[in-house]
Amino acid sequence: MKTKNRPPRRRAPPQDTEATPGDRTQDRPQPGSGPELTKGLRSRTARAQGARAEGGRRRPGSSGPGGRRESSVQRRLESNERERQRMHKLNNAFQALREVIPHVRADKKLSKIETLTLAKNYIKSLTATILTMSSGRLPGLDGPGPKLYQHYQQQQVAGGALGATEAQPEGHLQKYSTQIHSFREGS
DNA sequence: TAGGCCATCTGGTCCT
DNA sequence: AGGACCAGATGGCCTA
Repeated sequence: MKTKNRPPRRRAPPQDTEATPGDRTQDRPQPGSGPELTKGLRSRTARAQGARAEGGRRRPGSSGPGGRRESSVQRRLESNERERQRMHKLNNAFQALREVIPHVRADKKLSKIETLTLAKNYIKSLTATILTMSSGRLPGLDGPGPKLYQHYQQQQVAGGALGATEAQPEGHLQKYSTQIHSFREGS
């Protein structure tokens, strides 16, 4: 994996909604099915593809020769702004997550997929550690340890996530450790 | 230069 | 009805 410590980028200033710079819709295949199909019959993705195929990101002709109505453009811009804010919040959450996941190279910013993957395995390793410790200290019938452990094992089996390495609590820790190192190596 | 990652735009769908 | 959510498209930046 490559190192990426770039300053936050700002994309080109918001374009007007009617202009279509870089629009390659003409290169894309024509729709095989139109939007007239009922929504229950097509998957979300298929519907989106159909819509896109007929105009891609934008529909140049959708507003007639004079372009979209001003109110429509205004609504779109507001929607864009909300979406931007939503993504910013999502990125803030990613950043917060990065800050609580221990990893080897603190100077290297984890990508989103790395963050999620590491977090998942970190949680697993912590869970395994807790279970190991609690089952050791609470051998009695009334303690939460055994129940917790049983529940955990059921979850693992139900999720089909019980690989050879993960069958034992130490497996999670090992996997997490391996992953940290692979990220460090820049894979 | 190719490929990875990302921000943004966009239209469709879901939810309140 | 309006906002949130989602996923595809697009283009910019960066590194190997």
